[in-house]
Amino acid sequence: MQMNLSTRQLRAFVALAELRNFTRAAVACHLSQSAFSSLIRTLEDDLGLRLFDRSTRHVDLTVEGREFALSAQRVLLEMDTALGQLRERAALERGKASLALLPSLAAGWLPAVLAGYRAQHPGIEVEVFDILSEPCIERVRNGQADFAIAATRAETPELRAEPFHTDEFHLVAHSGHALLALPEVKPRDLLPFDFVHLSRNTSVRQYLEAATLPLQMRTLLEVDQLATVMGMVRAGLGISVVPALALFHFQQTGIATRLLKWPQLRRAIYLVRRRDRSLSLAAQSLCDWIMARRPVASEAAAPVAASRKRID
Amino acid sequence: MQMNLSTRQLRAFVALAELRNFTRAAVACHLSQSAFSSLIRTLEDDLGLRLFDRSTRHVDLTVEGREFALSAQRVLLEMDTALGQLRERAALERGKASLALLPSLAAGWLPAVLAGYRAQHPGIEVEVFDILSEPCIERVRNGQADFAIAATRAETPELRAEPFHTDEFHLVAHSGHALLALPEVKPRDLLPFDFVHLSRNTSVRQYLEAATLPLQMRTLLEVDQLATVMGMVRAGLGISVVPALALFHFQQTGIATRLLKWPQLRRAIYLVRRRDRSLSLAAQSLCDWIMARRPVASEAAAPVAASRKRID
DNA sequence: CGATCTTACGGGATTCGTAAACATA
DNA sequence: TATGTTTACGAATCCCGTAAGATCG
Repeated sequence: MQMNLSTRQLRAFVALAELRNFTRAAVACHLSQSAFSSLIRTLEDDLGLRLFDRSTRHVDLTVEGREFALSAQRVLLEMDTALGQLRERAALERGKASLALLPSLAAGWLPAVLAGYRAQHPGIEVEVFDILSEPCIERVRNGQADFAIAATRAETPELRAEPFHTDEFHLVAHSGHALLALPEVKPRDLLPFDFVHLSRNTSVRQYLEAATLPLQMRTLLEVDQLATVMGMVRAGLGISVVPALALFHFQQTGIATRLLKWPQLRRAIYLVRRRDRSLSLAAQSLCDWIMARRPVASEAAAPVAASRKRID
Repeated sequence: MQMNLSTRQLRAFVALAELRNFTRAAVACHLSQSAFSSLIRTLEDDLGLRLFDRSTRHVDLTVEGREFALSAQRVLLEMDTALGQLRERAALERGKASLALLPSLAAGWLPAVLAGYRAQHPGIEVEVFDILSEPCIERVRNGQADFAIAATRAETPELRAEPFHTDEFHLVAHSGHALLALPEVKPRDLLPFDFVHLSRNTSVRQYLEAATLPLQMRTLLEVDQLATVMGMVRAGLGISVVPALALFHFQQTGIATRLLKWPQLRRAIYLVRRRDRSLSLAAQSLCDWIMARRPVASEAAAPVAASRKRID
């Protein structure tokens, strides 16, 4: 049973079965006629029976050869299908990639990047989880996502993290707010004003509290979505501090922004993936594409503004 | 797409996919570990992508490898099935053979021969056409029967005939009939008695008429079946002349038989098959079996008597 | 350091193509 | 005799196993 049949043998057999002529079948297989002949001979010897009745004038399948031809064609078809699918994946014409990333990245930076990627690889299905850092990491850990872009440096035996971006923070306030007139804004300058916070499980909130400790800000309210923060700020109810990647929410008339040059207030963002398994070709290509187009620190605001045009 | 994949490569791949260990998979494939390694490497190179993530401690399928594993297993299963079926046919454990032969042979000689064949090859399906010579030949010509045993020497560009048997004829009459007392029975001795003929399209009738020309026998009646002839003869209505192969019909009390040693009255029987196509392995084995057990002229009556016990 | 995969390399088997021999209509 | 298959044989290639090298836990 441990027989070494090659697809070339099967193809030669099928070709001869169809053409019923050694010379023409040999040409079809890009072989000399004699090599083709011994190929068939070897196949028959391996199988232990004759597949063709042949004279110098006539070649035809035996009864057993006729049965084998059906199987051989089926096997070759299946093989070609499998190879075709594999080739499509290798050529990035088909596949699936899933990434988990922060909502601000998903809404502000990702769309333009993903649009370019999809234009180049329309056959690759992309799945996006736009969720907070912790769930992002969890999706990678349990295999739901191929990789994540999150604010957690998840270096574990399972996970590998590499720097993706460093995000600076901006003050956002209603136009004409008193803070905007100061030559420089420092942490304690924020204390007198009502502040719109994001919830405590966001990385933004955590970075902000770490940077202002031990000062206590005046909390107007605490919300989950940056869009809500924007609404509050635009209405003049309070001020807030948001990372550059989220600035696109605030580029509206009536809102002013100002970069905060606090050395301790910089959000590190990482690309996180599993250590033990390689990415699928599709996921790897998406990862490469994304890494090549990650936001540059000095131009953080610019691509955000560019992408804003797309999502409005 | 013209890629030369061998089943050994596929088997090695599947083995490694299951065992996730080069060393053990190499053993399972009866290869050295290094040969196995380069086999996998070659397969990956041929396909143009990596099938396994491997370190010195851990081997696992890539996403693409996982997809290919499913296809490979399916292909191997199909291949094994095909090879298994072919091997069954080569081992004569399965197959089909069909033969057309004269009713007298089918009823008298064939059963014991076929019983032995079936005992040895229970998986081979045998189809029997028990019909007259002309239809026998026709069945071979149109492919319904693999070969025929008939009284026609069918030597055409399409058909090949080889001698199978020479059949002698016997007088059959009611016990105590006057003819049985003669020292020798000659053609003209039959003329005074009522004669039970077989129909004109039987070879028996044709041989008999050729041997008695230009004499005209006294026809009592003309029937199609030898069993009917027997009934008539046993009832004393008439006499008849039948070939040795049909004598088993007449081995009954009340009927006597006598060999007619007329030189011109010998029926030649041929095995007829197509020239252009070889027999299937099953048909060839049945043909060989049958040729090895064909009735011997001098003992014509003996196997008939023996087989008669089986069919009564 | 030990287990495991990869690379290097020589020998043997396989396969190829050219050319001659062979077979059939 | 013409067409087409098989056989003979030297050359190139492929494949295997031994042994040394590299790598990860």
